[in-house]
Amino acid sequence: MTQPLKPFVERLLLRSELSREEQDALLSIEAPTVTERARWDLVRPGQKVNYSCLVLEGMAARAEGFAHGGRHTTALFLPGDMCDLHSVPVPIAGWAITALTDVRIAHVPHREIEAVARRYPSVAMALWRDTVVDGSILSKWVSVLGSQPAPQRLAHLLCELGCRVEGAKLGSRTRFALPLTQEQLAEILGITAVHVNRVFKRLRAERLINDDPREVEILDLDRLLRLADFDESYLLLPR
Amino acid sequence: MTQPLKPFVERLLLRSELSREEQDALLSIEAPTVTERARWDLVRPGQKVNYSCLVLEGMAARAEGFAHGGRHTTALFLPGDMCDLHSVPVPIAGWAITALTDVRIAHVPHREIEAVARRYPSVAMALWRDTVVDGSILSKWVSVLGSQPAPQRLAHLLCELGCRVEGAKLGSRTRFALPLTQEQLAEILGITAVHVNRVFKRLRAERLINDDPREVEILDLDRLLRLADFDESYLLLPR
DNA sequence: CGGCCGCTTGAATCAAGTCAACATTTGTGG
DNA sequence: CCACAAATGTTGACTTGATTCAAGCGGCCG
Repeated sequence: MTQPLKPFVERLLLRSELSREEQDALLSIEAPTVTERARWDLVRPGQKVNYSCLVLEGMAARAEGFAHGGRHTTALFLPGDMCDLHSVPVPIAGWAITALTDVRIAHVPHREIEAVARRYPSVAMALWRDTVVDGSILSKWVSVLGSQPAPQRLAHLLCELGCRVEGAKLGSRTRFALPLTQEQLAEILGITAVHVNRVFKRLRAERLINDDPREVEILDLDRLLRLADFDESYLLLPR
Repeated sequence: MTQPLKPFVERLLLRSELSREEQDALLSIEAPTVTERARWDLVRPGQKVNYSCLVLEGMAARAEGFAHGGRHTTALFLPGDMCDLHSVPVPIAGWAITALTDVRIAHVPHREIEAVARRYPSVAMALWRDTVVDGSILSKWVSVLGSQPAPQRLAHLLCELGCRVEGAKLGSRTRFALPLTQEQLAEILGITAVHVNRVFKRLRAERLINDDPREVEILDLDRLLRLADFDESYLLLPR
């Protein structure tokens, strides 16, 4: 009775209503857990997968690769996030899933997820809705990367992470762990690591944030929200 | 017996198997059609919607707005594309849906889509899969906007549109209508209209493309694919 | 026919990238 | 617990891709 899907069901319940029976159907799924070191690829692009990766501890990312070796991160996953629910309807990975820190991951079999979704239409809707939230975040990232300069990009990312961390009850919106290197942040923000450094320096100088090595403190949330033009509604978190 | 959902069902069948009965259930949905002029917002951000917009003719876009008036386009929709299937599980629009050209649109009631999805689990999977494809394109756009300079961005967009146009049987991969202004392309590519112009000029000078006003001809697809580092697998079109 | 919208081009400016050096932290084996 | 190596963070000087501003062109529509 370990219920490895517990954190995921709680994540779903933030945005979907599920009956006790529907929750239990998900919770009864067995999923082996593994631990991996930072930088390890949990899934490689092109790989045929028959399970989805649920983050239990640590931080993971979705990364698109380029022929000439570069990478770009297109999603961040916190504990409770299912990295690649996408692979249930589309079981060939189109991207890499990478451990950004040391992680503990549950491998949840597609067969079981799909069986529960087919049996309980509301579960199917909840999973679909979860995919929509992922798409909503991606759409926002497209607009921010496409139209905003570096300080706004970082500010937006910090606002988003604050909200998501708080929504997942992993910390406060104004103070949370950010265990990423500037190199990793650069791959998210679409700028160089050197520039990440300079932008952090600016936000610090303007007394918007403090960044102790692996933790961020937002000193003036209002101004940071305004700088980022941040409106959290796209995260679909309950009020 | 008009079957407004016909083009959408054909789009679904590119990536999902549906029984005759399942197809008929979708095809029997009635949907009023409307026509709108270019630049009209079919859906405004924050709007509560109880229908999804299916493009029948013309081209539409998803656009994220900024407080200071700017916009960024985060998706393009061709005839047969359902613009905001997202709104079935999440009925508050988080973005605008805009007509890029004059369009004919079917308003498909959520209630009916959801009823069919609840009755037929394979339809639910097909709709979910369609949302995954949208997310897959978004993820690709994030990586291209985040990491690639302007010529590569344009090249990638042209390759993607070629594939999608061909997949939808609306034209050929190397020659298709592109009825967008440079201003509209600028909002997609995350560069200024002036720069769009210069980049087109460069691709023309390198004999990669011809762009008659509202049509593109790809002269050297191989080189364009290589320039864009384009791999069509993310579109999940059948081989 | 005239006005407007979209396209085109040039010159000046600016944000971010590149390259390079150095400082600091982390991690590891002796 | 120290010593060293490797990884990460910091800063400066220079270059470059893209923006901005401005002007002129061309075709389409009322």
